[in-house]
Amino acid sequence: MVNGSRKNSSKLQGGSTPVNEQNAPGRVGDVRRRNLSLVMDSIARTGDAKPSRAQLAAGTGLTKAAVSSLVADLVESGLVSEVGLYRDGERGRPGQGLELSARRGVVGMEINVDYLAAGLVDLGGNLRFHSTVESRNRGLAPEKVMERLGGLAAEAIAAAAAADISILGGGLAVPGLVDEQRNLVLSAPNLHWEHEALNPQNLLEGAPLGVRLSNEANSAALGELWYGAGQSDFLYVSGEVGVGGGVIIGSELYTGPGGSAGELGHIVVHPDGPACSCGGAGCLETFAGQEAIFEAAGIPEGSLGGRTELLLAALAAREPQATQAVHDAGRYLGVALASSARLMDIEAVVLGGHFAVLAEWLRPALLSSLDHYAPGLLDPSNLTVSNLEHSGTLLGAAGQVIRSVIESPFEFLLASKLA
Amino acid sequence: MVNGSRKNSSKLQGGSTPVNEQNAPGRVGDVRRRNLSLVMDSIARTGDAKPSRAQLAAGTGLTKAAVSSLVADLVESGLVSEVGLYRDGERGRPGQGLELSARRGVVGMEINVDYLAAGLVDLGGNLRFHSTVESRNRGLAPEKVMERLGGLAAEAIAAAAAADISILGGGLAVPGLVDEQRNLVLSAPNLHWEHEALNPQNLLEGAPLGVRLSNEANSAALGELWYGAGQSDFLYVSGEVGVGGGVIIGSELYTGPGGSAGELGHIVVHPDGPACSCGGAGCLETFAGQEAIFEAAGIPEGSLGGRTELLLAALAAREPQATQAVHDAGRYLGVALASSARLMDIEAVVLGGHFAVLAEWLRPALLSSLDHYAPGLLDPSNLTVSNLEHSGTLLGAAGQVIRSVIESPFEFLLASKLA
DNA sequence: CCATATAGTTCAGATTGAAAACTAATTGGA
DNA sequence: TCCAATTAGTTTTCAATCTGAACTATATGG
Repeated sequence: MVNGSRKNSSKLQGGSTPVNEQNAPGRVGDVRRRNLSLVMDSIARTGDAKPSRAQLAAGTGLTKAAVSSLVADLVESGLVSEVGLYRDGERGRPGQGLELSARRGVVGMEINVDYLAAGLVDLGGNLRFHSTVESRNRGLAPEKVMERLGGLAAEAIAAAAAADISILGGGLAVPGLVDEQRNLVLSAPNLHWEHEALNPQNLLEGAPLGVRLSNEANSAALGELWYGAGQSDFLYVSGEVGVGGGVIIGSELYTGPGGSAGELGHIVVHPDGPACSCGGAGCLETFAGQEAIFEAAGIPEGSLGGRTELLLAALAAREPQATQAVHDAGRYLGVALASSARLMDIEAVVLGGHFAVLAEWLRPALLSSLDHYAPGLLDPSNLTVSNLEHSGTLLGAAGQVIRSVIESPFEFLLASKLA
Repeated sequence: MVNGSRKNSSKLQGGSTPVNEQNAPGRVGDVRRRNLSLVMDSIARTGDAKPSRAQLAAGTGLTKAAVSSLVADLVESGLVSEVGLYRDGERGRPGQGLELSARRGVVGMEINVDYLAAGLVDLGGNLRFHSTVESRNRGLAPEKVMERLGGLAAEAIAAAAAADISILGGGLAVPGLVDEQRNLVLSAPNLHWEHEALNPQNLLEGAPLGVRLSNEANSAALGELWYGAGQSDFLYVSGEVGVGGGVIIGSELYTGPGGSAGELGHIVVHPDGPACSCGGAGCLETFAGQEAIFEAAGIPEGSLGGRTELLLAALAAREPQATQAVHDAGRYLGVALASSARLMDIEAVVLGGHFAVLAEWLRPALLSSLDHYAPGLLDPSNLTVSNLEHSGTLLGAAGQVIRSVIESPFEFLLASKLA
C-alpha cells in the first residue's frame, strides 16, 4: 500500500504557521487565505518598488477585482499601507503604491556568549533601531541574562513608540538547541545552559504574536536568506565559539525531524581525531573551532588585547604558526563542506562569524581542500562571506515572525478583528 | 526586504506534480483538486481496510456530502472502485468499501549492473507480476539494454492484459544520476554511461502517464518508505556496486537543488584516504564499496562461485581477513552515518543491497563506530535492514507514478475526460 | 478639451464545500 | 412479522470566493 504523506511542515520551517494544515480538508475559504498570503508575499518580494494593485494582479495572475478585494482587507488590518501615487511616466491613471506597513514592527533579540543585542525591524525588513552591549553570559543564570536583555528590549520598545510603530511580536536567538513551542533552551553548551526555561514572552508584553525562540545559526542563515547574501539553497556556516550551521533548502530552513539539523561542527573530519566535547571524536569543531584555532596558533586564553585581534595581527605579520593554524582549519572545514555538499547537494556556502573575520586567510586553504576532496562540486564564486555581521542573526530572528505574518495574514486579520 | 518563497517542489519530490504550483493564485477549483487528492490519499493510507464514504468523511474532516461527490468523480474515472458492502457488525446500513482500483496498474522497471527487472504494481500497491533476468550491462550500449528490457516490459504488459489491468504508466530506475524531464542518464559510472539519451517511453506505448526515469537508490528509498521498513524520516543506504543513498524527509524524497543529494558514497571518511573514482579522496566508497571489501578480504575478481558467496562463506568460517575487511567497512560506514546524522538530523537508517546481505557481520562494527563518533545520536533499533530485496527498487520506481496520481487525481480526471 | 490609456470598482455567474433535511438499508427487539 | 433505532449516503439550500465583463476614475498628449 502506498502510504506516503504530504510534506510535514515541522521539517522545513521558513516561517511559522503554514498556510494549510498538514492533512486538513480544503475549504472554500482556504482560497482567500492563500491569496492573501500571495499578495503579501508579492508586495514583500517587490520591495522598494511599491507595486500598485494592477501590478500585483499582473504578477500574481489574479484578476484586478480579486487583488482589490484582498488589498482592501490587508490595508484595513494595517499590515499593508498605501504610499502615494505611482507614476510610470506613461499615460493613464497612476496607481497607488503599496508596501508592507512601516508602522508595524518586530523586535529581534540575540543572546550570545559575550554580548546581547536587540533591534527593531519593520514589516518591510528595515532595521529601524539597533543596540548591542557586551555581556559575559557564559555560566550566568538565564534569569540574570534575561533581565539584562529586558533593558535592551525596553530601548527597542521606546524606539518603536517614538517612531509610532506598533510592535507585533519578537524573535530571540540563542546559541543552542531550543524547543520553540515550550520556550526552552534544551542545550547551549557554550553558555553552560542545559534545559533552561526562558520566559521570553515577558520581554514584550502585549505583543499579539508573542516572542519566538530560535537557534542562533539558524536565525543567521535565515537573515542571510532574507536580507543578505543567501540564495534559495545554501549552507550557512556559523563560526562563533562553537561551529554551527544553518541549512536553507528551497528558501526554507531545514531543521530535520528532531530540530537539530545543520550541526556542521560535529561532522567527523578525521576518524583518528581527538575526543570532542559532544562525546564523539574527530569532529570539525576540534580542528576549526575558535578555541582550537587560537590554541594551534599559540595564542593563550586571557591574552591582553583580545585573542581575535592578536590572531589577526599574527596573520597580517605572516607568522608561520598562526598561518598554519588557519590553514589547517580551512582544510578541515573543506572536508566537512565536501561531505555536506555530497550528501545534501549543496551548491552554495555562506561563511559567518569567526570564519567571516578570518575569510581572507581561510579561503585559499578551504578552496584547495574542496578541490582535493570534491573537485568541481562547489564553484568558488558560490563560497561567499556574510556581510551582515552581527545584525544577521537579529534580522533573522525578527524575520521569522515577519515571515509568519506574510505566510498567514488571514490568521492575523482574524485576531486583530476579534481584538 | 523579506523575499523568502513558498517551498519549491523541485527540492523535495515525493511524487511528481504537486497539487499546487509554486506561486500560482488560489482559485475556487483548487479546493476540489486538493480534496480529490485528500480522499485518494486517505483511501491509499487506509489500505486493506477498504474505507466507506462515511469513514472517509470522518477521517478527512470533510462532510459526507462532499466525500460522496468526490468519490463519485474518482469512481467514474476508474481510479477508485467499490468493493462490495462493508459491515462493522454494528447496526445500520452497511457502507460501500472503497479501494484504489486493482484494475489500474503501473509497470516498474530496473536496470542494474548485472540484472534487469520489470514488475506490475496495481494502484493499491500490490505487486501483481515480477520478472528478473541476469544481464551484464556494464559497458553495454543503452539501446541494447533497452531492447532487452523491452522484452521484460512486454511480459508485464501481457500479464496486465491477462488480469484485465489497464496500464497507466511506468517507472524506470537506473544506477546513476538522471534528468527526469529529458529522459537522460547524465552519469552512471558503474554502467559506463555518460550523458546517454534513453527512450523509456517506447517501452510502454500508449500509457497515458508515460515512463518516469529515476535513480536506483532514490527509488529504493521510496520503495522502503511506501512498501517496506521506512518511517517518515530516514536515510536509505544502497550498497550496490557503488555506495549510494536516498534521503527521506517528512515522507518525501530529498533530491537537493541539483537532484544529486544522498551521495553517501562520496562523503570523506578519512582526510588522508586514497583517491576515488569521483576525483576526490578519502571517500566512503574507497573503504566500503563492494570492490574495496572484496579486495580487502582477499577475494580476487572473477573468482569461481561468485565473490559475494565466497565472502559470505569466509565470514561464516570466521576467516580473519574477511572478518577484518567487513569490520573496517562497518567502521567507515559508521563515520559517514555519524556525519550524516549530525548534518541532517537523521534518526533512522535502512541498509539495502550489499549491506543488507552483510548486515549480520557488518552491524556490530557499524554500531560501535556510531557509538564512538556520535554517541546516543542514533538508536540501534533505528538501524534496520531492508526486507524488500531487489523488488524495493521496482516498487519505488512504480510507486512514484502511483504517488503522482494520488497527489494529482484532478489532472488525471481531466486527461481521461478529454480522451 | 477630447481621444486614449491605465487604475481600480462593481456586479452577475460559476464552482464548491457546509449544514441540514432527507432517503436507503440494516439490526434487534416487541 | 414489523417497527424503532441506527448508520450510510444523497439532495437541497446557502455562503464564500474567484473570474470576466462592464463600468467609473484619473492621468497624458495633441
